[in-house]
Amino acid sequence: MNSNVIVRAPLHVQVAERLRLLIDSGELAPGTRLNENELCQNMGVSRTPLREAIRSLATEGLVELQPNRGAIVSVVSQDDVTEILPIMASLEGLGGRLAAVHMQTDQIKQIRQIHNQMVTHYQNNEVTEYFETNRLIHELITEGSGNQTLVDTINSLSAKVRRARFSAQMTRESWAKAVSEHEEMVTALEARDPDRLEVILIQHVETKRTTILGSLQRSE
Amino acid sequence: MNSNVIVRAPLHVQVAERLRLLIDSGELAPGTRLNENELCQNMGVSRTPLREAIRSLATEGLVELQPNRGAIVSVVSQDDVTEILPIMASLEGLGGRLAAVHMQTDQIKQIRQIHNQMVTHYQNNEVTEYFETNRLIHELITEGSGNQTLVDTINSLSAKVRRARFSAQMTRESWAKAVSEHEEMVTALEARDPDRLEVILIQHVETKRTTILGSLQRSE
DNA sequence: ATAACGTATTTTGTATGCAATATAAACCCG
DNA sequence: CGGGTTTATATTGCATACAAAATACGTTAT
Repeated sequence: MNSNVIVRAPLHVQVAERLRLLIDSGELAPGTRLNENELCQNMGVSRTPLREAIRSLATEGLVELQPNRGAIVSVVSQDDVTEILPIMASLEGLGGRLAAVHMQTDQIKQIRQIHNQMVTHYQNNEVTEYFETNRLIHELITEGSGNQTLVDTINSLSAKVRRARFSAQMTRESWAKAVSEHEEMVTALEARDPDRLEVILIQHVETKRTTILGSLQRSE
Repeated sequence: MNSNVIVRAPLHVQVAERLRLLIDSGELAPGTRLNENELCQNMGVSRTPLREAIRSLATEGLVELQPNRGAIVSVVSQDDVTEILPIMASLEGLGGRLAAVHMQTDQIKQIRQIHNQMVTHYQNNEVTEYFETNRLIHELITEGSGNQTLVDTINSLSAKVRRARFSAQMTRESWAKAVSEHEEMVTALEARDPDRLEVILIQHVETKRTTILGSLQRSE
């Protein structure tokens, strides 16, 4: 009786993960055609699991299927982002409201710590580290809702917005605003004030929206 | 130059649609194992497109993959529904808020008509027709938001709740409440009052939640 | 030179075949 | 007769092979 069974994930799942990574990192840029033979050779798998993976990514919305012409990495347009952000706002707001009630006190303390780190990164102008801690805080709050479906839904939307990669184009002003909103967020969380936290989170996404649209304006 | 090209959907897409129908109708009940050979013979296709379709449904969450053991129709638990409903509330609320601003006046008139039909079905105790018109109204309002991502997100969540099929267990009382809330909904829409419509929609889903949980209690 | 046509090549879509894993059945031994 | 082991069968996973469609290319005619 051996319970140390090695359950390696099916190939198509591994391939899907790898593709997701390639798309997320920008190595496969939006609009790129996915050539099956090429990818097969590259990954050392046959076309069957590769195609199954591509179908999965298609239902996730990461790639777009063109009948008889294969798949391309889906392009996230400005309109898409404009559609997604209000939804994220609602959902993050809901997540916060639930988190304010459900989270353990020590979890909230942990968020305060990470928040302090984030502020330091802001002061030191460490952009990458700032975004990473920022993302982590949002993730922890959402997870603090205790609602896994909510987490999944937000993640899938968030992935698309992130893929548009505007974030780097933050102005000093909007950055400061974002940080001060985060301060309010953590305070509301510590006070376990669901209504307040919800309002702040919704406002926070609104700030993000103007930032993104602003940077889109400038880059046109 | 012939523009009347017949673009028949790829097989795996057709198969996915058919499977979705079978699952939605309950013909493939939750927990059922999907036997590939059986389904292939049934549908007259080979295993390749069938498997691709199954992978798609898996990422949609309609089926669950069990490595080396195929796929089963995913079961929607009470916990799942408890998780999903608050999300639906937020999203339908958002949809209503946007619809109150974006919808054309004649579209609102159409909703009023359908609403009147729904009330008639309620009075005549025509359950099936009631649910159908009810669903249609919610769908039209959501679509009236003009936010396709929102529509898709709500639909995918809604499908899961519907699959749990509790709805038939409505009490006379909760049914009456639902109808009166619908009356308020249409009124708020005609008044183009986004805040009010949002509140009503959120409240409406809350009513649904208690109805469902109530019927779950009784059926245990 | 360029536009249009037809052919060659590439690429995707589907079917089939083989290997690996899981399930079911038969068998043996206590 | 029952528990456990072996053997057989069925089912999934992956790879390959063939068919159909799309793209690329070259040729011809204007």
